[in-house]
Amino acid sequence: MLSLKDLSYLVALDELGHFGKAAEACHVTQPTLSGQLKKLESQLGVRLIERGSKKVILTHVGLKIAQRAKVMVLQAHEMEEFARASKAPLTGRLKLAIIPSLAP
Amino acid sequence: MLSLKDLSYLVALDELGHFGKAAEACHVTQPTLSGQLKKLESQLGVRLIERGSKKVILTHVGLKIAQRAKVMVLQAHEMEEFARASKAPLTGRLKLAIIPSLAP
DNA sequence: TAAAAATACTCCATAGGTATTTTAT
DNA sequence: ATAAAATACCTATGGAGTATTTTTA
Repeated sequence: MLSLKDLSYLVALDELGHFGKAAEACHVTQPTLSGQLKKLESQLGVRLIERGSKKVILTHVGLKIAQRAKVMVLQAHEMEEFARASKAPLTGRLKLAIIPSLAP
Repeated sequence: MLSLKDLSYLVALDELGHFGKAAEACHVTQPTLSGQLKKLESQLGVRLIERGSKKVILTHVGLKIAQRAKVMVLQAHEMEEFARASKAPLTGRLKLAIIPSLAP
């Protein structure tokens, strides 16, 4: 099954255009990111990255997949945020109450 | 990071209302599904399943999360489908040609 | 030749399984 | 009493790291 983590690697590569930088941004090493993207390509059965060119560039399908991936990764973050928010419904109010220096 | 597989377990449980059936639908065993959902709850920091009731029922947040999860799992399938379609652009046409019984 | 990506391998964290116990009808 | 979920424990797959070897600009 597709992994959100792998999809986030593709998004990072698309945005940074560099395996090393993308890996750093994802807090993994370059070989790890490289290997997982290779796995993703085989899972989807399509080439995502254009090899043998001067710059790291995604294929046409690669770009489309990256777009969709970006949406899904964002939704995952929103889900986490939603869960966090549902835990502490009074946070907004409390913030006003627990900062003494704000009281006139 | 959240896993699409775990999210699909939650969707299955929501739809089938039964750990065993959900596990079967996901091609895993009941303890595996049970354990992964427990992990998901700890990742999100919220209780997703109402325990100690007569029927398997999701909490309020659990239902909301399951809704979002369903969308994301669907998008993953659409992504796979998109990749498949981009490999064989003539599939649609061919389908009409290879089913003899549909010809009047 | 100097950088960046790909390979080769090693390791270990954890997803998943089997066996069993606990908990609710 | 019985079906279903939780727990305990074990195994093995694969995600991630280090070291090294291609590439290509």
